[in-house]
Amino acid sequence: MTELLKISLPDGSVREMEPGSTPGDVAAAIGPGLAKAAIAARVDGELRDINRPFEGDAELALITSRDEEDALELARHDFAHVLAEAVQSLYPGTQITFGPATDDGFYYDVKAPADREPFSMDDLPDIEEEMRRIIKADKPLRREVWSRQQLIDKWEAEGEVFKAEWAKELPENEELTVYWSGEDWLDMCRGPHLASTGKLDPQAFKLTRVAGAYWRGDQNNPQLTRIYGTGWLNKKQLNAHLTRLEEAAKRDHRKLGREMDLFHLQEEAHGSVFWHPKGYRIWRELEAYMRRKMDRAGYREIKTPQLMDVRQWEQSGHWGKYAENMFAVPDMVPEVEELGDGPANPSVAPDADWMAIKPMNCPAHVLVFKQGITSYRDLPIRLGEMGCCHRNEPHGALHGLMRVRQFTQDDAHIFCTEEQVVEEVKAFIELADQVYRDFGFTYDVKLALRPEKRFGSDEDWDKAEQELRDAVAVSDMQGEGDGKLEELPGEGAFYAPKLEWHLTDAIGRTWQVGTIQGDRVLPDRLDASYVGEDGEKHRPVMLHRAIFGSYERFIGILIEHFAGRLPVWLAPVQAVVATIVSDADDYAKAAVVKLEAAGIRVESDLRNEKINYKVREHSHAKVPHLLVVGNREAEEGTVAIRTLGEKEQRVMSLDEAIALLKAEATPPDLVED
RNA sequence: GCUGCUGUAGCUCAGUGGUAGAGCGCACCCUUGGUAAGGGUGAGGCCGGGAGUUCAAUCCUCCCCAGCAGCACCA
Repeated sequence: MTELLKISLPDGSVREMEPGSTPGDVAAAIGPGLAKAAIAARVDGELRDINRPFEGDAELALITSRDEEDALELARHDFAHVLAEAVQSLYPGTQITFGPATDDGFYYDVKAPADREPFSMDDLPDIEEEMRRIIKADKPLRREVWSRQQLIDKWEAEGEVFKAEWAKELPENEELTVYWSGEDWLDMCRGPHLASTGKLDPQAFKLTRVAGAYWRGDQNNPQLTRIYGTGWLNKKQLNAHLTRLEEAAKRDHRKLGREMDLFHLQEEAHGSVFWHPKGYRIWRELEAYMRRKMDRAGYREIKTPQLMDVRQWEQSGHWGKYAENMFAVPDMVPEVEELGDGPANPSVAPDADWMAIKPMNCPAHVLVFKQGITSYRDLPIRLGEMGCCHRNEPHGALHGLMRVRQFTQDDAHIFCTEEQVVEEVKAFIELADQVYRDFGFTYDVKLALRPEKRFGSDEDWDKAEQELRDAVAVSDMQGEGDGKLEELPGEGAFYAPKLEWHLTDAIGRTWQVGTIQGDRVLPDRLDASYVGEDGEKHRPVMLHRAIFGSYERFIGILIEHFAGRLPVWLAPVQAVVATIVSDADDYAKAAVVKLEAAGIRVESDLRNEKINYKVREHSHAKVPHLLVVGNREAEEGTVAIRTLGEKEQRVMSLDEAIALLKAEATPPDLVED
């Protein structure tokens, strides 16, 4: 008589199963509904096939499509296999390599047969069709343990040089597995997989594009074709994803920035923004808002140099570590060789002194702190700066306003005693909460912990990390997401752990913007100190912090979050007075004068165009309120207000309209309850 | 920085080995029209930069630059 296996379930119950039974058998024993719904299993924490037998007593959690994260991962991995099978079935002689799941789908790297062009977009419809055929055939996906030699022989026999190369590098002793799809195709794979191809929804995936990729990511290796797809659990999810992509494309800040005449970029200054009057208006409103917030929170604003001698950057540690991202400038007049009308050839003497444009503000803030002698009575000292920084980012990383080479941070550094850290971080957490809520964002806070390469002692890191945890615990946050503090091991800066604010925008994307970091390294390197109660010198803790992150990026996020329809207080043009007939011109002009006097950013549109045309144009320009005036309004002293996004107009007196606009144009921090 | 793709009028894009076209926008004329495109006429381009092949290059080849997508990166 064999001994039964003890399988414990998440609810604490234990089931006794025959040896050789599988998670699927457990599901069936619990009930037919679950047997049908279970698609995979977590056995002792490891995600496994539903039909893989237990190897002993185990803790079991059954996975259904409700466990979305696991289910998606499995489905995408399966889609990748089906993709590879489909390609080989359609184009015999194609070699397969690897095919993992991605954030929204899957890809597979393949090499087309020698007698064929690499695969292109044109091949995708055929491949999709073949994939649907394989899914509909509901081929069982069966796990089998093979020896390494067996794998090598199989791949070599089939001319799969990439797979064979990989198999040869697999460890000798580990259990190596293949997955059969039906009886006629298999791939080397660690698994797990769904029970059969039919578990996939044939309407829940779409092949999206092809790209070149090198074998094992090395450009000295042969080039493969990577076929990308997006994959989901059902058609509804797929459609939602495709709609989200379309919606995101419509909101693209680069497109809206051009259409709304906010800014432009051009190659002569790539990575730096040319702000147009309307775009800079948004900037100025944000800046004024942030100044009010910081003034009230006890910060004092400073302005520090763009250029500092490289020796200063050597001392701070940046020149050694991050020089490749910094712009350096010779501290001399370059020799210029005149070449007629042609280009001048500047040259720099070999003994030139070098200066660097600041990539961050912190060292300069320490230098301000260090002027004179600071008493513990003066702490905390909060130094803020709208700090314009330059970083020479990898060119492939540049992206509209989101990743630029010149940007301005809403930066500040708080110098305080160790005892004051938690209190200061708490105050910052609450300040950030107010700000993000004013813009209608929810957010998650994450804690990035010490990286492998770091400065400072482990004791200091223990302290710094715990301070941030403690501050979060005692803070009052209302705009937050699920309220859990996620910790990210290894993601901190080399000098400090950081709290990061990840905003969620109107269509569910997340953006990292704000941060606060508890730094004990830089004050030490730059020898910052204060005189304590004991009359001795002490090191202050330096808190680096920002809420918008950078104005460029934050404006980019706002444009996409609001799809260009900025709240009235931020809108570059808050209202346009548009005439229906030229007889109303004088009335319109008078209305504009009154609106301007009330502080409204208003323009007039007296052009000889039909009102339909004007409505359309100003709607496209995302002007929040259109004040339409014709003979009737001019006689009655009224305006017909058409608000962006609404079909109906409202007629009211000009004075009422001004009061309404004034109220809406008030920044959220100035609204009196 | 890596891979692929792209670069033609202010914008969105056609097109061709013999120096170019549309729609929108812009200017002017007609039209004074009541809530998302009224009509007409016209101006506007070193076809990203450089080199090569060619009788001839916006088009073919090579190099560079920038943009886009992905990757890597983001102190």
